[in-house]
Amino acid sequence: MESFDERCYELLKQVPKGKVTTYKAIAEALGTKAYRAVGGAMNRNPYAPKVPCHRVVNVDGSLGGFAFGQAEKVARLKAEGVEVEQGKIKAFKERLYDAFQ
DNA sequence: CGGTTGACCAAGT
DNA sequence: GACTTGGCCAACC
Repeated sequence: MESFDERCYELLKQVPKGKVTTYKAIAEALGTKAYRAVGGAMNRNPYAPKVPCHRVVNVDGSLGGFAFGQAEKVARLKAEGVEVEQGKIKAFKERLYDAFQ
């Protein structure tokens, strides 16, 4: 039985490059409402390069937090082609991915 | 095992 | 538009 955290990572790995998802989407995909627990899993994320934690944002398209600082999060997103402005994802709805299997 | 904390969310002020 | 409040639930001490 995988822990709650590991299931978050598995879902996150399904998010294609250039797209983003939300803490809520992940929690709901796991059948729970522990939005904050999802963020906690990312914060303690032991799979730093493997799991694309930077592709997870708030439900309104704002960046949310990041263990290495928001600036780093923006840089990584931009490196994947995701444009960010004023702490929010541009064309958020178009880049949003929540079709988890 | 109880209380605190948190990379959240929604609604109210 | 910014700030406060209440609620949710897993991890941590």
